[in-house]
Amino acid sequence: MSPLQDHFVHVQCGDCPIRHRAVCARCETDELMRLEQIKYYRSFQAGQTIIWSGDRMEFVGSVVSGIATLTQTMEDGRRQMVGLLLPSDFVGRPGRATAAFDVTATTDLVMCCFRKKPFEEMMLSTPHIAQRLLEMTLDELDAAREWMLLLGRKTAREKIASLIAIIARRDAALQRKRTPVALSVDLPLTREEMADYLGLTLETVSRQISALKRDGVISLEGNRRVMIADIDRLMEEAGDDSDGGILV
Amino acid sequence: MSPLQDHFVHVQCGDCPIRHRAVCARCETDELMRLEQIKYYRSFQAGQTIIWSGDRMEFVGSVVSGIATLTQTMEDGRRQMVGLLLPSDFVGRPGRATAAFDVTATTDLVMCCFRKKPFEEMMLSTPHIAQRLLEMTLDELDAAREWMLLLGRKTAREKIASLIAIIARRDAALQRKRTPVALSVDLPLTREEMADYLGLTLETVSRQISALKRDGVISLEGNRRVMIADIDRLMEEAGDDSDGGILV
DNA sequence: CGCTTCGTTGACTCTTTTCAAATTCAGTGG
DNA sequence: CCACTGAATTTGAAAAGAGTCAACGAAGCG
Repeated sequence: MSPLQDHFVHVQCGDCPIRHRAVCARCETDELMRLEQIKYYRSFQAGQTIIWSGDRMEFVGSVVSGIATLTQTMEDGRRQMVGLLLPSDFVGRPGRATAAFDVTATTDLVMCCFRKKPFEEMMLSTPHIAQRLLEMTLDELDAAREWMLLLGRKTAREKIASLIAIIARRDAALQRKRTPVALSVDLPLTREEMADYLGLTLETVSRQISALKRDGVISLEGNRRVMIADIDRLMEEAGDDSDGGILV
Repeated sequence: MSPLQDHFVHVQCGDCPIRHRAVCARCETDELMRLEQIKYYRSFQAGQTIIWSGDRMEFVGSVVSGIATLTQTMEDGRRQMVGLLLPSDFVGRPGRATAAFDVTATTDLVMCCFRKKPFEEMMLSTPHIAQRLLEMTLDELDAAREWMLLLGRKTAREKIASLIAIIARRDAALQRKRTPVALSVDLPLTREEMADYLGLTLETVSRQISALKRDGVISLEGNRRVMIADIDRLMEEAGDDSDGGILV
């Protein structure tokens, strides 16, 4: 279909931007060489669905660039985002035949893919991969549990403040900047996607963003860029007891 | 303190009721023997806190009998359950020094514990343990994501119906009964604990249970035992598209 | 320039929460 | 066995927060 569907040039793992955070992070040179042989790149356009829930999973892989979401939809159309995948995040579930959630590219996106079978075999022979995957999965589980607190107990205002803080933290982590957190953050999501992340309607998202702006906690530069006026205030509004401690 | 604090008699792993579901499920006889040497039992009374969020984690382990919860609490007291641990479920996070959530026994409970350090070392030398732990963690992550849909998008009535269905499924799984699902289920939680699970208040929980009863979807036998009048109806009320398919 | 998508705002509705009181239940000691 | 006590649960009435429906404005694109 689109030119973006075509496979990308093959990048050497050593030069890969996510080399030290992805599932391959702990691999030695020789292990990397074996991965190199079974990997391939795939690109997706913004809006394109990567995997449908219920589909047979042919591959697993890592997000190299761009952003993807994991979502669940009820028959009547209510939708909840259950994962936000940034570069280095892993997609797929070794040991399961079909996908449990929809995976969608929300921006143009490049994935480093492995056919599922060879990857599973390699996991058995390469403890470094399984170890790293376990570590990443445990981290995701912790993140999911924080997210559950947000969904179950936070007010709309706290949800918005939390989302901004989460995104600020995550992309500070990605850029390996240990700076307390950027003063301005790009929201990679539409209002509707934020609503799906937060368990709100898009109208409520819009209203609460306006309210935080009105109250001087943030300011906007266009619709997508948020300037964080007062980071401590934002953390306070987010209602997290874990103080503004940096990162993941 | 209490007599229950004392260590239990040492049960042979071969006779352990959770032998085939817990983190040791894939272990061979010799691997089991090594686990046997480092394990010890601990008992907790109903209501007792097993681990406080932020505490140094000295041990990890499996729930052998009884029920525990993972919860998060905000400064102002709002509380969200983020894990419900039944027999065979794993407690603790290898590779992390401090606990991220409170773990509490909601019934009298027995755990099979391993000091964290020896267990971590054993994970490195015993792929079967790491493999099983990865599998269990991925399952928990999937469960957490279903839970997120519940918290973010379901109505109070759907939440209650879902909870009853989830508990029915989980203890059918535990008893290895492949029967479609018991006709009656014991709710191992108080109304308040259910509320913390579902992101509701206890009053709303009570009201919705009454409503389901009034509408003939369930009936109660005492406060804790639910008779499921019509399982298909219950699944429908729960709003899950995944049809009443059995188990985990 | 018109079209479509995205975002904001307003008015009103409705579900769930909050606050308060009544009721049931389980365990204790008489 | 029964009355008593405190915890758990149910129920009611009022309030609040978020949702729904609808209109309007802004930005990107052919």
